[in-house]
Amino acid sequence: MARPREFDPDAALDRAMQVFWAKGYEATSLDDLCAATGLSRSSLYAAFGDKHDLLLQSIDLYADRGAARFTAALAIPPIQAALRRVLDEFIDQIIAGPGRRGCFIGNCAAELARGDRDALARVRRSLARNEAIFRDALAAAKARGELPRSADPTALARFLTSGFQGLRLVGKANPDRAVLEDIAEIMLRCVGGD
Amino acid sequence: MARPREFDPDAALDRAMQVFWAKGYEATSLDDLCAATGLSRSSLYAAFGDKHDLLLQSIDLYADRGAARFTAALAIPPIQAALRRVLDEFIDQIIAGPGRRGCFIGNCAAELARGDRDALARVRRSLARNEAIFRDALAAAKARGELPRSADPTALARFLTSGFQGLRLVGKANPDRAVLEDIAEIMLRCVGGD
DNA sequence: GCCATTCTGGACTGAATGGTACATAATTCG
DNA sequence: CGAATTATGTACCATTCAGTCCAGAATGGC
Repeated sequence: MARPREFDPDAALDRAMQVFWAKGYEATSLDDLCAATGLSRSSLYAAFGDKHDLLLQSIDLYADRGAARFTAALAIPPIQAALRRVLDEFIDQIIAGPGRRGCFIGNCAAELARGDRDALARVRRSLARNEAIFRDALAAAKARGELPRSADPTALARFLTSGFQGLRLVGKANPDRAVLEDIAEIMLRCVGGD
Repeated sequence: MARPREFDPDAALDRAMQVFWAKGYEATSLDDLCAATGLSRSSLYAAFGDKHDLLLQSIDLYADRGAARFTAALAIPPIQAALRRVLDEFIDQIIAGPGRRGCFIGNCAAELARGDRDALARVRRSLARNEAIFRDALAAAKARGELPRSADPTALARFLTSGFQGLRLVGKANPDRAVLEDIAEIMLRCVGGD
């Protein structure tokens, strides 16, 4: 070994991810990434590969964090209250959070799903993982008697995965609390009722 | 007047819109637009203004078409059957349609909502218009007794607007009919029940 | 202290970008 | 027919882009 790194790769990846999240892949330039991370091109390339590699790692970072947050939030029963907490948290984030970023996974799905096979695979994996987290939590809740016997955890998990994406996309375009709470309210009723 | 246009502006705008829809704004180059429309740069600029102007006109075209389709499809009661028809149509389009384009409005919301005020305004207007179409159709259905007295057409319309965006976004990333039908099924149940 | 190795900054490159200029072609009106 | 006007195609421009290169700096091993 010789000269050691002068920066923290985890922190740098986090910064890079924030830029991709806020601006999108195409609209993010290498200069943006250098400025956000404080690194030079050389260091960026040596540590993370090219721009596309950096994107893939950013997606993974975001997906891992999101999955961990979902898992933790849904671990505390009852499921209805847990879901409401998660929905409220997202709504607060949309209203008060730093400007209109939406869901990074959703953004990538919208921007890249067509041509970028690698990014698409990560996006799908993240959505599938979230769906699985929902499904497990719903199945556990059903076993505890919190859901009707007719409830289908798989279908409900798919519905929630889609519903959250819709909520965050609509919220990105129109961050209006009343609108988002209407949506969340009906989503919750869907899960519990029937 | 002097030399007349050699092309049909409506057809050219339609072609341009398809490119923006498929590739996104940033990833679409002027050469792409010229190739798709068959026009030279001069003609494009003379007829539509610059790239950004062309985007705005593309959004309007897409939004108008979508609103007309929604209006027509929801005009035939009962509302449940009408919504199912629309959902099935979208699902068929996602599964069989030309490659993973998603909803152009949703794509624009994801890609541009942050920095592009003009595009954002069009996106919001389109979402609001669709919401109004849903609301009117739901209110009419409620008046016909097809929905419970407790049904809130405004909230349901917002839910559907968001739900459709979620469905199409998830479908873009993962065009799996079983998944999409699970989602659609629960959306429908939400509107009818409770 | 010195060499090998790794990291860092900035200059550089070739390609692609959005947009413009201009010469030419086609049409209408007098 | 001829002048005025509009449309078209192409060459062109400055800028920006992702990615490379290299000289120099900083460290560890000996």
